[in-house]
Amino acid sequence: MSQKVRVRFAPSPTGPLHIGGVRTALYNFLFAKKHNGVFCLRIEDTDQARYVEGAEDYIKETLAWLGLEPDEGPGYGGEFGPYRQSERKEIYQKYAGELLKRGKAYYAFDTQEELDARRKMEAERGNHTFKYDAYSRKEMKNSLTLSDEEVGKRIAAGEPYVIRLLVPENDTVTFEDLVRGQVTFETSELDDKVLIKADGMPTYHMANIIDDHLMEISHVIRGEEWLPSTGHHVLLYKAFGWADSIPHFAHLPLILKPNGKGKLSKRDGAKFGIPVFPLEWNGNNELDHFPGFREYGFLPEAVINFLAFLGWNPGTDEELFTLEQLCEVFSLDKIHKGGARFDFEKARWYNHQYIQQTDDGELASLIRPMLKAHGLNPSRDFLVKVCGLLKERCHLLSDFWENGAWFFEEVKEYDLENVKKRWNTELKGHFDKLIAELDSMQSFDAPGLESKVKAFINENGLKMGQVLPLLRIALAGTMKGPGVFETMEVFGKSETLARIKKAVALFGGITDQ
RNA sequence: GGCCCGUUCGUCUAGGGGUUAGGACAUCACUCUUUCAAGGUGAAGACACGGGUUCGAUUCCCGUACGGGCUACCA
Repeated sequence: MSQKVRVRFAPSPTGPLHIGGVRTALYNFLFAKKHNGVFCLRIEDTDQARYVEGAEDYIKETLAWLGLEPDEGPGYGGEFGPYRQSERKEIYQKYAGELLKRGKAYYAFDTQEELDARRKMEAERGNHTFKYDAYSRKEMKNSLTLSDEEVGKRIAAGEPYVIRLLVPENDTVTFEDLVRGQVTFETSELDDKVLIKADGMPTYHMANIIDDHLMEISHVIRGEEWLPSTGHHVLLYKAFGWADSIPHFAHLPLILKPNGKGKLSKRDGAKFGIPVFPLEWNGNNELDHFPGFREYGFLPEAVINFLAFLGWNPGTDEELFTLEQLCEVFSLDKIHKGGARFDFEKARWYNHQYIQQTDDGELASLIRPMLKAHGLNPSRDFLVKVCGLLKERCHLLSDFWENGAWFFEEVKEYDLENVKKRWNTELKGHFDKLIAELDSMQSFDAPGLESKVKAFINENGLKMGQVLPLLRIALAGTMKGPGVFETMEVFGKSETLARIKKAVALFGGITDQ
């Protein structure tokens, strides 16, 4: 690639960043890094009606959490700013004037109401849906049908107008998509897109082309929903006389709902019980509140890895890649063409893998806020050890609490069904004796405990199954969990004995009933 | 409706004119084990359909079906 690689992630700040958008950001980032290029963030806030306070910060926070820091963008520096489209209004106006002068665009005075009425009428006739195009523009109110004098008068009078692209008749637009190959559109199918809205702001199509050109974007990597309007975009580049520097396009497959019916959307989070946003979002009202991958207990590394493989793969059997490794192996030609369903189980599996790879100390730090929320504040040393014992059975960070709350607070509920099955009064004496023996131990480490308890079982003619399960329930309340001896070691002698004594007393009461 | 894009195990996918169609998740079995996991071993499981082209098509071409996207003064 002789040309300097410059890519951009251009979200619209209309709410929390969708997970599909995050993947687009990731692919842009990976492509930039792979080719020693530049990754820009551009905020596409041309629609003031849909603008949402806090959305831009949310986007930046997401990129920071995932390690996808932009090289250029609002607040990140760069020579091509401003990077917020709302701050570039004059630029678009200037270029719109240029297009008008070249005869590639025209003024249109049809109001929204008039257009709606026209569409409705056409629909009722059962004909094709109305398009503002080469045929219909001849009967609309615009600078093509009105005299120059009339147009001048209307503008001078302050009548609202839009500027539309004059799509050439009977032409063919073709471009090479890096993912899909050649894509072709007939201009007769394309409508005269609005370029500048009545409020003076540009539409996506206008702002996008000008900014990509001015910011010297080499590759446009975006979602498949943009494929149908790419014909207009190519037309625009040509209208500006920028045909020689049209960027390369790569349209990404969509991320579909878990059931495959349509693209993943905001509401699917609650519907399927899955996260669809990277981070928690708190909007203005109670309904506008969503947890994110982070709040579900995902590690950023896992989210990156999972997302990278949704629609792409390196062509080998390896599936675990760090961001750095992805930067090296990523390539656009390995992007799959078909949409990919969101598979939450796979996401959980990735997270499980990364939890295993994370060291116990770091896990302890990640877990602590959750414990604090429960009013608990265990010692660092204890917490680190517990993380070590628990991590191989945790898929999400929240599982540390789900599976191991009993480590941090007293047992809330004993598995009485199993106690009833296993406990008998005869065992009481054995347990009292065992408690005394444990109490006499000098050190309290897992191997020592294991040989001690096993010897005790043998000496007293007992079986492992008679003692160990009850010991486990005494300590944890449940049959599930890490090794009994490791657990005892982590608890230490006094806590271990306290728990066993309390449980033994309780078990006696149960079977007496 | 129109336009554009797509279609390999349930899911994510590899592959590509001649393969026992490979891997991963999930599922099941066995194993390990004091439990639950993890690990190990194994099982089951796919080329949407119909025509071509070809000695041969899952692979190339054309249709059909199905799915998705777009069809705003939203992005």
